[in-house]
Amino acid sequence: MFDQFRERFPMLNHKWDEYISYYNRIEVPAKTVLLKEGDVSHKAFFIEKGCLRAWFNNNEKDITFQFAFENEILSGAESFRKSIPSFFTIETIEPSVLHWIHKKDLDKIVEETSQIPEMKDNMLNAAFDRQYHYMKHFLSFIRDTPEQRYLNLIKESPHIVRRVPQQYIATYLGITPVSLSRIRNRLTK
Amino acid sequence: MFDQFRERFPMLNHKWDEYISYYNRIEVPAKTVLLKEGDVSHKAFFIEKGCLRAWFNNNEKDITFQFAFENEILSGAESFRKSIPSFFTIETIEPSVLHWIHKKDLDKIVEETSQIPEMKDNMLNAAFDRQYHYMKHFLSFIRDTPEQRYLNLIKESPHIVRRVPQQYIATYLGITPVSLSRIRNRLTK
DNA sequence: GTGATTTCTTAACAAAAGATAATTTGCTAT
DNA sequence: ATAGCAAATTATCTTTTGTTAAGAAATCAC
Repeated sequence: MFDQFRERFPMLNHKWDEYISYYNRIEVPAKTVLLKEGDVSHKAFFIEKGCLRAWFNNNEKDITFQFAFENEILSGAESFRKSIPSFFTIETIEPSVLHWIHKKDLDKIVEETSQIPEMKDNMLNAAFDRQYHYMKHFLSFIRDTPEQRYLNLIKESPHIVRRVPQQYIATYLGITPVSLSRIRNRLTK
Repeated sequence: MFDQFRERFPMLNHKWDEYISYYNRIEVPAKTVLLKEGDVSHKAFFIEKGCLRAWFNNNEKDITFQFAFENEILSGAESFRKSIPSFFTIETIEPSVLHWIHKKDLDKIVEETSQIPEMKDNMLNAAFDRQYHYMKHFLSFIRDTPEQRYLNLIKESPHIVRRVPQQYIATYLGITPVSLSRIRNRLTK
């Protein structure tokens, strides 16, 4: 875990063991709620094994807008960053092995490591990349039909199509599960 | 211009005059192309007066995905940051007064001011905020019907509805101009 | 102001999506 | 293995959008 960071920032090597000790390993079954809509997010989750989804309630139906898999980190985003209520829920899709860290510990690490300018550059680049990712994702909604979006997803993120139940994929694509089923039916012909 | 920066970072006061001298004031008519799809973006534009749109070609039709108004800055984004070809065009909607700066000059300013940690924090926060903005915008595409998106736009960004021609707003909402006209018609009843 | 051009609206039809409900398939726990 | 439950498919009907084309309204240039 965190090997890529050790390599990139060897000057912090003596500190990494301390930092890693802040993380708590947990094993949870599928459909476990890790953050509830309306609560303040205090934890960030690193996924060792399994997958998660972020969703929010809209007219009594849930809409999934993000998935996360192995080696990815998921938190309450704005809720985690600013300690405000989260507008979405985080839940496991598969039984998962996670490592969570408390915000106050992560803040301490960020505080200490920010002495190193490369660390901030690193965060800045990550922020830009995420921004670009959202932009591209958003553009596909303007540009493509639901059918094209589904075909894109198969091509660009086959792991999502493989591992995530269809109903979640449907709302992720901005359509109903019934409509996605029809699209799939059309495509086989 | 840049008064908010002067106030926030007074320690750079003696440098601001130099920095501002890098900016070039231009007045351009409506429908002026400032960056062409496929070209590398070397300039960032600060808008003193007027408004711009960013659009890309999709099946012989143009799709607008961003607007910018007074006191906002617009550049080729990834194209500007990484010196790669831009996938979109930047064009004036109204006759505009702009101040552009060359990337190499801006890089120099960023380089110098990054000695100040607050400056980087500032950029990091701005990046997070922009990311959040894209996310919210993207979520409205998953969550809302085109009609609701239009109503949202009237409520959240009335200046866009007021100043931007309808055909651009239509593609910004992910629908055809004909469909937006029908929605407007429906709403008056 | 007037003619020309662009933008917006309206109409007609085809294609696709939403809603609801019934049926089938697949998974889980015992 | 099978009963029970959740997920996916299919069917029917309504609503909305896309497409194309024609007409009305607004804007621009001279």
